[in-house]
Amino acid sequence: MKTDIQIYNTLSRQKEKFVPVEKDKVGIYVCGPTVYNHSHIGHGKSYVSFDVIVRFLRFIGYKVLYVQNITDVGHLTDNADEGDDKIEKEARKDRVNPMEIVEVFMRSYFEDMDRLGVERPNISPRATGHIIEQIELIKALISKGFAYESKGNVYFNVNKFKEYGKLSGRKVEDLMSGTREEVRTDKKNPADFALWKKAEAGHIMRWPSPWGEGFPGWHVECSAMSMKYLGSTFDIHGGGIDNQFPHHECEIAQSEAATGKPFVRYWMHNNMVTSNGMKMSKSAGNFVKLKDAFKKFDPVVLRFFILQSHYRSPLDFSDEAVSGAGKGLERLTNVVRELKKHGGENDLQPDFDNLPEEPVDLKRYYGEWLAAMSDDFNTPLAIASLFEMLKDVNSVLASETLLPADVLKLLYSFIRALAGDVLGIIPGDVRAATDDTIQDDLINLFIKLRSDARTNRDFAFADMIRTELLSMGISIEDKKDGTSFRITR
RNA sequence: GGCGACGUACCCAAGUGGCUAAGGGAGAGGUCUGCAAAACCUUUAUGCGGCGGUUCGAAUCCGCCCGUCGCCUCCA
Repeated sequence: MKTDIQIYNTLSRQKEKFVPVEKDKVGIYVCGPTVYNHSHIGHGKSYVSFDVIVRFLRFIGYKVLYVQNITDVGHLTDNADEGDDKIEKEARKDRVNPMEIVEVFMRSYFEDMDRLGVERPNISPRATGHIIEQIELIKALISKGFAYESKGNVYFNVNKFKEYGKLSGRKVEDLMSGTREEVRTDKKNPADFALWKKAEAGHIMRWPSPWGEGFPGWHVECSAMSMKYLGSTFDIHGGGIDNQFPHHECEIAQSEAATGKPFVRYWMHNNMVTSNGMKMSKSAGNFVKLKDAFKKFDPVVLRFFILQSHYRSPLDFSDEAVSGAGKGLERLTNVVRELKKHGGENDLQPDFDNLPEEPVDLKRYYGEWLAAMSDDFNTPLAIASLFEMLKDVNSVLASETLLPADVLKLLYSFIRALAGDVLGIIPGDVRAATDDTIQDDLINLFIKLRSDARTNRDFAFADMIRTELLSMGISIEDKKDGTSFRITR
C-alpha cells in the first residue's frame, strides 16, 4: 500500500497504524440492522460512514471483503432475556408470517441505502440462514466449558471468560452488582447471556437443536457469520457505539472462547445521531425515518450532511443544519456542472502520483485530502480540502484565460474520483443540460426571447421570463460568454 | 451509583502542545450585472464552558467545578 492509515481502535482507545491480517486485503464486518421497522437517520449515518471507509480502502488499493448481516431472528425487546422477539412481535401485530416482516423491512433498508449511495456489501448474510453455524458454535462453547444448558436454554458463562469486559471497560463484578433484575433460576450468573433460547408454546420462529426446539440468542449470529466468511481472526469490525456493550463484548467472548484466537484486530464504532440533543432510536420513538427525510431533502444532501462531521462524533439532526449542508453541496454541484459543460466529462483516471500544481494545485489538495482520509477517515477535513480546491477551480474558470481541454478533463476526473467515487457526494444526475433535447431547445428559445427583450431594454418582460422559468426549477444565469441555465430541482 | 464521551463564532463543524484557530451555512461590504443569479475578493471567535495548575509556549496535558450526552435493558 502506498499510504499508511491510522484507525481509532476501541480496544486500545487510541489510533493505531492499520496492518491487515493478509497483505493488501481487508476483511470487514459491520453489524447490520434488525429488520422490524424502517431505517432512520441513525442507520444512515452508520452505513454511510462505513460505506466511505470501504470505498476509501478500495481506493488506496486494498481488496476489501465487506460483510454486513441482516438480523432476522433472536433480537428481543426490552430485556435481553425476557422480552419478545422484535420481529415476531411485529408479525403478530399484523397477523403475518415473521418472514414477511423481514422481507418488507429488509427491502426497505436496501432501498434507503441505495438512495443514499451506499454500495451493497459483498455478502449480506441472514441470521435465519445460519442456524446450523450458530448451533455448531454453541456446541463448541459447551464442550469447552464456556457455556451451559439449563431448561432448554443455553447461556454463556461470563466468569469463564476472563477477558469479558475488555472492549467496553467493564468488570463482571460491577455488572452483577448493577443488575436490578432478580436472578433467574436457570442462570448461574445474572451477567450470563443467552446463546440459545427455548421456544415456548406458540412461538413461531423455532428450529430443532440438541437442546430442544428454540431459536438463537442475539449475539451469536454475528460471531457465527463473521467468522464463517472472514475467518476466525479478521481485520475490522464496525458498528454503532451503542452496540459496544453488550453486543460486541459478547461477540468477543463467544468467538475467542470458541477459537482460542483473537477475534478482531480493529474495532470501530460510529457515534449516534441525535435529535434535539437526544439519541435517535427506534425504541425511543424520536427517530426520523429515512423515507420521510428523503421527502424533504435530496438523499445526497443527507449523505453530505453526515460526512461533514466525523464518524466518531455525534451528529445532531435538524432541518436547519441539513439545509445549510445542502447549500454548501451546491457549490460542488455547480463546479461539476461547469466542468461538464465545458467538455470536461470523460473516463480519464488521474495519475495521482503525477498531479500538476498549475493552474490548480491538485498535488497539494490531493495530499491534504489523502492525509485527512488516512487519519481515521476524517471526512470533514477531507471535504474542507475539496472546498478549498473548488475555490481555485472557480477562480480559473472565471478568469479570462481559456483552459485547455486536457486540463478541464483532469479537473473533472479529479473531483469525480475524490468527491464522487470515494465520498459519493456528487449527485448522480448533475448534467449541463436536461436529458431531453426538446426541453433544452424550448428553454433556449425562452433564453433567446429574453435576450432580445434585454437588447430592447424591455426588462419587465425579460425578468418575467426569468421568474417564470425559475418557478419551474430552471435558473437563468447571465455569464460573460452568454446566458446559460441550470436545473435546480 | 459504575463506565465513557463531549462543551470551539449566530448555526453546523475540523483542529488534541507552537506559524495569522480549517471548511460549510448565515450576516456585512465590494467586483461583475439593467437588476438578479452564480462566481470571486474582503469581513465576522486576541478567542476555544468556568477557575486553577504544568510548560518558554495549551483550545490541545493535569485537577476541580458547571453543563450536555451515551452505555450499564433493546438500539446503527
